[in-house]
Amino acid sequence: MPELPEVETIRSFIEKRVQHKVITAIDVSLPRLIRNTTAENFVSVLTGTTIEGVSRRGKYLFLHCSGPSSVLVHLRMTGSLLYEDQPGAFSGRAVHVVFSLTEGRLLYRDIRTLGCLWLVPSEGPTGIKGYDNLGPDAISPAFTAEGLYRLLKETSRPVKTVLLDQTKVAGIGNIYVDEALFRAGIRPLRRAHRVTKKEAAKLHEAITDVLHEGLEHGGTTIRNFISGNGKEGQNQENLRVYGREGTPCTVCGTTIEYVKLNGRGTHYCPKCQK
DNA sequence: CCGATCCTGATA
DNA sequence: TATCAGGATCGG
Repeated sequence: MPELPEVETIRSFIEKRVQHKVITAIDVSLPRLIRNTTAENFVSVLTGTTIEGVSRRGKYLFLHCSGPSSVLVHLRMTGSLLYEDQPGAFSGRAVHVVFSLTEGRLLYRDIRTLGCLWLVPSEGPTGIKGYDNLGPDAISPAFTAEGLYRLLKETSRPVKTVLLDQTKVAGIGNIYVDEALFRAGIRPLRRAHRVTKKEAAKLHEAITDVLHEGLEHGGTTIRNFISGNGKEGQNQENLRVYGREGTPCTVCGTTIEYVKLNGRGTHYCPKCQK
């Protein structure tokens, strides 16, 4: 579910509230979510450490703990991290891991339970392939128009497929990719190496814009996304193609089309996008 | 490259 | 009852 803007919305909310607090206890009610060690080991290694900060790369969150081990989290489709002052504010369904802090609690909630938590070294490579192999973060200075043009040039895969490849650029997901391609006037199925340098520059700007707009509006809530405080995002009001199949394009009035690409729903305007 | 897979829940 | 869903990985 969450893409870069949703994950960053969660990160900034929870970091302020969990930073410098000690983990006094951890309750894991769904052990299979801990992917690379036992729940017992996860709990014993982390209990008593202090959360020094929360960082994000792509769609991953990293809880930096004071000991040699820290926590890596991927929310996948329906995961969320929530902070509550009072026990019970979010208790109930779909809360699978609870970090009790010196003050308040950090909850991992996940309806479809596709998300994962890993116990990783606090410094250096994590050993988690998906994380260690991430491309430049899509809102960092490391992601440039020139870099985008170069990585599009090297493949004939559809441009949308490349943008969703987290090893090429990290953080873009199915909603924002369709929105960015619409703004850049490029069809999702266009072969990547057919994108011109000028179009790549426009696409880079479109990606930057849609992600920052998503952030400014607290993320996009279509179904399940809630931030660290349980609030929904507002960016769904700004979507121009995602979920709008069968309705008129806001620019030209042509009916928005829907196709499947790599199993993902794909939305575009057949007139505005070439 | 495509589809199946991990899951639950909402909607058609 | 079937299909679809913000993701990522795996095997054929």
